[in-house]
Amino acid sequence: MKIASWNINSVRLRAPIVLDFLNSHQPDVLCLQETKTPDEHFPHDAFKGTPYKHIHMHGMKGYNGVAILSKIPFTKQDIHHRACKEDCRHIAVTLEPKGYGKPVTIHNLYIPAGGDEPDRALNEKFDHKLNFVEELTDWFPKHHKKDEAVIAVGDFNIAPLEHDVWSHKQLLKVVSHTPIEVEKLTEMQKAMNWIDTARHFVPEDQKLYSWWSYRSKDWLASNRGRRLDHIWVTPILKENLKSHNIYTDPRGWDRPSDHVPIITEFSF
DNA sequence: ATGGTAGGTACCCTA
Repeated sequence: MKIASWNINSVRLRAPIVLDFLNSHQPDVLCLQETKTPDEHFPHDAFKGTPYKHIHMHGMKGYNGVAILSKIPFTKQDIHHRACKEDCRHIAVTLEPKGYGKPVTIHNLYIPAGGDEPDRALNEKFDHKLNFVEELTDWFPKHHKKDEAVIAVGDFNIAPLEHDVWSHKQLLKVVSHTPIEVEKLTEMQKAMNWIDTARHFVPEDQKLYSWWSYRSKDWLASNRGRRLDHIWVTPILKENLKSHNIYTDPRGWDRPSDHVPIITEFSF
């Protein structure tokens, strides 16, 4: 089974490149963030005639929005509201992959970006971001047993490790890589003993990015990226991990998202 | 230290 995650920054505008990616890589499940559309305007037509018959989503006008497209039917689907808002940032599905024999629950998360000022007293958005992560730290252990097969994916908007950003030193005061955010994300990770599947395969001293700003003149040449997108699994799935890949090509396509898709592959 | 780009929406917000 292959699970993909991609912050698409408008699924209506970029449905054609989503389709290209699905055709090329054939993930069983694709989790999208920043779909930026109410459910009634989701571009269903683009995915007609594909194997992705099962779609769960929660969207709103203009901002945020998450969706899960799947070849495998869902046995359960949920919408979660976080940090006292109903802003379409967390959905989940449960499915039963062939060859595994147990249900697997997949959480699709779009953690708030957090604005520019990394001070929760001065910046409401930063406070909301930290509250959101704190709530997840508390919520996951209460709603899943430690031996359950659970996957958490999405745009976490935090690059936790030194080599998850182009310059650790220059980004210490930049939202996405500040010590307080890293601390909060690490607490969330410890609460379920989540395995960061990218770093399961790639040593921590190697640079890994999944996002490049729209504002840089030449994203590829300057390569000032950050690893904001993650696929985490509970320890029971560790023995089934087969690969993790970051697909940078779509960043160079016409009218790209500023994030690129990632895929974790399992042995079942 | 500053401002740079993109998308959705409605003349500005969020990233």
